Amino acid sequence: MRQKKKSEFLTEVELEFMTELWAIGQGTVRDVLDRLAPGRDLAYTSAATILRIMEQKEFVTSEKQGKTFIYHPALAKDAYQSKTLNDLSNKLFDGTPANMVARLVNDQDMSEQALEEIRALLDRRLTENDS
Amino acid sequence: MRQKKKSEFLTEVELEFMTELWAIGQGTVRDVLDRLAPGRDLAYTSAATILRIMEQKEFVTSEKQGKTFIYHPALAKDAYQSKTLNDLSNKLFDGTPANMVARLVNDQDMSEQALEEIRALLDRRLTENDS
DNA sequence: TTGGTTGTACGAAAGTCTTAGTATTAAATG
DNA sequence: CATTTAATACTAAGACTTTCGTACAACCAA
Repeated sequence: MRQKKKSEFLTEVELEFMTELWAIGQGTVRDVLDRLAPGRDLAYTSAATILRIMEQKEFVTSEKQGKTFIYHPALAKDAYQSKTLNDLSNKLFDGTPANMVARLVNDQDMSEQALEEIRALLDRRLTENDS
Repeated sequence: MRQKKKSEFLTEVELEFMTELWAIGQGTVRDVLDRLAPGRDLAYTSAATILRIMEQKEFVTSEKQGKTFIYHPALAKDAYQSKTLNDLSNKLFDGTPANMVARLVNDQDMSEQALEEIRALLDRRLTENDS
């Protein structure tokens, strides 16, 4: 017997849509569709289907205004970022987030300023814990 | 006309397999199968199929020894980690890897030691650049 | 030699994902 | 009111993923 699976993660296209919803806070099918990348040529009905499925999966909620649905993220971007990083850390970095940071800091070309900001963040974090 | 897609990313199960290949350097179907998590109950033929597909996708190469294939990763773990982080940064962190580190440092319950290691890493990185 | 063991090759079933068409309903406009 | 417009509901096709069974070949032991 096959499990329901119910992955708590967004698929590729769902993330694309959710990113726009996060950006605008809420929106209709039309709103989201209009914000997709220029080259992206997606039928209106496809977009509607995707949002309907996202509601089934409880990634968004909807509220009807007149005959139109307005969709809201049911999950904050922050929270989803954390969940995703946690998953990635477990699956590809031996469950050690520090490994992830190491790889990031070594590979991505982060500006010196970005690096310093992060260090400041760490300092703050470490002194908090010392209290 | 549909594109070939050829996603350069491993699927869930492929990552599971690749993780073991990375750990042991190389191995047969049996080697990998034996290393999977205890609860994981996968038929030998399934494992063989997965590795064969991974070879088609060029994630691994194989070399025949007697009647048995020995599989080798065609992609270093480091490189795959980088690729994955880069992709995630673009899709979920506005293309700003520093956002990713910030979220990690704020959310995950990293030990104080881990945090200090990361700070040390940053210090090293920053002084390098100063030279 | 003959049968059991171990391996590869192939095919297929079931599930999910992505996309879009058709049908229907509601709103707006002349 | 009649017709065009815009939205939702449903269905389905095609691709990919995951899993395993069947068929077949090679090897080894009694």
